[in-house]
This record gives sequence, structure tokens and C-alpha cells, in this order.
Amino acid sequence: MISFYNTLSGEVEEFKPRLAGQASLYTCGPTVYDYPHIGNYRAYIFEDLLKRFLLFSDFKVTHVMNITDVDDKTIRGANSLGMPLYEYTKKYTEAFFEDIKTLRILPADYYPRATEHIDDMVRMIKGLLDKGYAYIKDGSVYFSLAKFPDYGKLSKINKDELKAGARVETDEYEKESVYDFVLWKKAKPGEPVWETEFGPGRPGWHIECSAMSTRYLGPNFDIHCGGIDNIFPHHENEIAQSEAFYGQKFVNYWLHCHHLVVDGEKMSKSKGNFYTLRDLLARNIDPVDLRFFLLSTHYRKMLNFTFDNLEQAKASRQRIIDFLYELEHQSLAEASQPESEPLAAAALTNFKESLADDLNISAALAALFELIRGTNSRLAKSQLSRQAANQVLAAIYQMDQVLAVLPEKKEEELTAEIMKKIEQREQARLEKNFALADSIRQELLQQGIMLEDTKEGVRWKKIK
RNA sequence: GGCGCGGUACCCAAGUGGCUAAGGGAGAGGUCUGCAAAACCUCGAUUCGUCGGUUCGAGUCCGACCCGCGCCUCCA
Repeated sequence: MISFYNTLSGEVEEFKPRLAGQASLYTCGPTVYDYPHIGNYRAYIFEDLLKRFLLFSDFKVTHVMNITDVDDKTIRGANSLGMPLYEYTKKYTEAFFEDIKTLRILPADYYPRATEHIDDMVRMIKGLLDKGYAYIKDGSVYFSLAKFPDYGKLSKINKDELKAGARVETDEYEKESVYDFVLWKKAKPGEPVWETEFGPGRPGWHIECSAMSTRYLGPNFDIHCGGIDNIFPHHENEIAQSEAFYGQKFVNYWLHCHHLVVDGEKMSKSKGNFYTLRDLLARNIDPVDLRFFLLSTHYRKMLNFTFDNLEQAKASRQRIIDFLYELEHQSLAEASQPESEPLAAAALTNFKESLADDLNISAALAALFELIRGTNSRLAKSQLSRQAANQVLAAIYQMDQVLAVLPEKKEEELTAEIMKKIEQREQARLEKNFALADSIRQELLQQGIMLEDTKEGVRWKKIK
């Protein structure tokens, strides 16, 4: 049984897909006006974990992630550079795709662009007008909260109490009620314009997601994800628009990822604690270490990014890598008869059950590390056969289908020059010329190659 | 004001009523090794923000309080 915490109910619920063995998934994608920051990637990596786990559990997953390529920020960005909107967003869209590949995030099945689905949005807005859920005022179209009594069921916000303390929006558009939200913004100079029967203009942000999600997944689908800050108003508004238009429940399971903070504070450019993936790559951070770090805290818990915490994650991941190397390169005796490896089977079961419990990644990783410790212990006592070792390896590579944090199978190559140095050092060691051996080792370390002398011979690994 | 999250060892972090409070990192001692690294063994919270309460029994439930944080504006 797989369970998830559903923001809608506020409880952990058993996941019951609409269609057995299939899951439809919509995740809020990037607004392509800048390079995404690592907080954005925390959300995308959480969604990747969710998706990989569903795939691992033999679900067929249909995943849609939108690309918001028309909104205030993209328009402002393009205009400030005097660049066509398309050209401007293209740059950041490409950067996004590059980043998710770097972070080993599985691609979605569909990446609908808002600008390519204006028709779908217009159709919905028209329908909402016809049904009386929306009204036109001063050339813009608004959704009327008063017509949708269920408003607030996701965020638990009582619309009658949306008041005191909260800053009241001073919008340049005229609406009947300050909390009504815009579906269609009337044309303004310098902004892209689409002609419609309710006037020229461009779509509001919320309608983009409603139109694109239901276009690909149908009016009712299984899972919708996003950051915790999207609960209100974005997702609340999506529910209102979609359920008003289709007359049925929109999303069955809402999963929200908590924020990433840096040094205990919300990231912001002015505080100087704002990082994009590119910033970290420039500091020689291994993106897979970042992936492991972002992955290794439960998605509903606030995660504090610090370079120290990232180092801890790196060391933790290195332990897995070292273990695999050890197991793959040890010469082990063949078992006299076929045997099954109980440690591996138990670990895999624990791993799976932990993730099935609202993606309890900590418990899942504990299962992995217990397997490593248990196997290492037997290895040290020479109680491990080749067959058993292979079963452990197989179990770990299976877990990595979900985690995606292990190095690529293919061995990295060293330059001939470095290989020669390693041989020279081996020769020096044979001749007991340890001073020379140590100096060569030190020299290679400077170049980022660490040598370890094992019983099976010298081993090297690249360090950063 | 409303809605919500968190406070478990030096750091990160599981655990939501019941054997000795997971796991990782860092640290200490030992084994192995020319040394180093890796690995293994051992050590490490009588205690879970504070104070009360419920219970045979609470980190886990209830109440109050303290501290930190988020959202309530088209921020993942």
C-alpha cells in the first residue's frame, strides 16, 4: 500500500489511482524568466522521487509539467532587453532542460507552453463566463469567488476572513471584490496580445495551469504537486476554475513540498544567499551530491541548505560509492551452491515500504545503509560469497532506480600520463621507496586523484 | 488577525503509546596497512524545547507556555 499526505484532507491517505496501475501527475513547472534556483530544484527533485517511486512500484505514469512563458516577469524581462518574448523565454527554457538533465530528473511526458495553449485557456474562460462564474470588467475577465462556495478547501482559508493583517492588494485592475482573481488581462501597450471574443489581452497565471493540466490529463486526475507557497492562492484558484468549469473534482491528491532555506533564512538576492544550480557548479559542486542532499530530507520538512550540510551529504553518498567499489572489485569465493541473500531482500523490502509511507526517505536510506554495514561486516569476516555480493549489488542498483545518485556504470578514464604516475608509484612501493611513492601520491592528490591501496591493488578516485 | 510548519546527541535526521530512542556526518579508542585511505569492532542522547495532565506505560496523546520559521501579493 502506498500512502501520501494529501494537503486537501490534511492527512496521510492511501493512494488509490483513478485507473489501476496508472498515475496521472501534474507538476508546476518553471516560469522561464531567469535561471531557476536550488529551491526550485528541491521541488523538482521531490517530484522526481515521487515519480521514480511510482515507476518503481510498477505504475505507468503520465507526467505533465508546464512551462510558463507568458506572465508579468517574462514580459518585463523581455521588454527590458528589447527582445521578443519568445526569444527571451527560449534561453531560460533551454537552461531549465539542461539543469534537470544535470540533476538526473526524469523528463516529463509533456512540457506544454502557456503560449501554445491560449486556445484552451480562452475556451475555459469563455465557459466560466457562460456559466456565470466569471465577469468582465474594464476589459479584463475575473473569477468571482462569491460564486464558488468551496473556495478555500485546499488552503483552509476562509474567504470571508481574508482581511485584517493581510496586505490588501492594490491592483491596477478593477474588480468587484479584492479577492477575485484575474483570468484574462486586458491588452496593455508593450505586452503580447491575443484576440478573443471577450477582448484582446493575455491569460492570467492561474488559468494556464488549469487549462494545460486538464488538456493532457483530463478534468480529473490523480496527483498535483508544487511548492508549499503555491497552495494559496495558485492551487486554490486552479481548483476554483477547474471545478467550476468541469463541474467535477479536479485533483485527487495534492502533494506539496516545503521550502528550502539557506543558512536558516529564505533565499533572496539581497541577502546574498541565493544560488542557482549554475552558481554551485561554478564552485565545483558535484550536481549529484546536490541531488542527494536535496533528496535526503523528507519533502514536507523545511530543508536548510548550507555548504556544511552539503558536505555531509557528499560524505554520506561517498560511503555508498566506496562500498559498491569494494564489492565489485573484491575477489570473492563462489558459493558451493546457489544461495539467496537475506540481507539484500530485507533491505529492499524496507526501502520500498519506507517510501510507500509518504516517501519516508530517511527510513529508506537507513535501510540502504544497514545493508551496507551488514554486508561490510560479513565481508570483513570473509563470510560473503560472490553470489551473495552480486545480490547485494543488484539490490542497491535497484534502489538507485529511485534515488539516481550512483555514479554512471562506465569507468571514468584517466590520462595516460596519470596512469604512468600510478605505475611509477607501484614500482616505488615494490622497491620500498616509500618517500617517492608518497610524493607521487601527494602529487596526484593535488590533481584531484586520490589513491587507495587495497588488497586487490591500487584504487583511484576523483575528488573535488 | 487567519492558516500552517518545526524544536530528538556536536551537526543532519527517522521514530506519533510499549522490547536497550533508526540511519548518516563529524569525533574518540582499537584492528588492518610501510604510511595514508577505505573497511570492520567499540564508545557516544537514562533522554526527545519548558511546565503540567491522561495512562500500568509518552519523544509519541491532552493543555498551557517559550523559541524559530513559512504563507495570507502571479515566489518551488
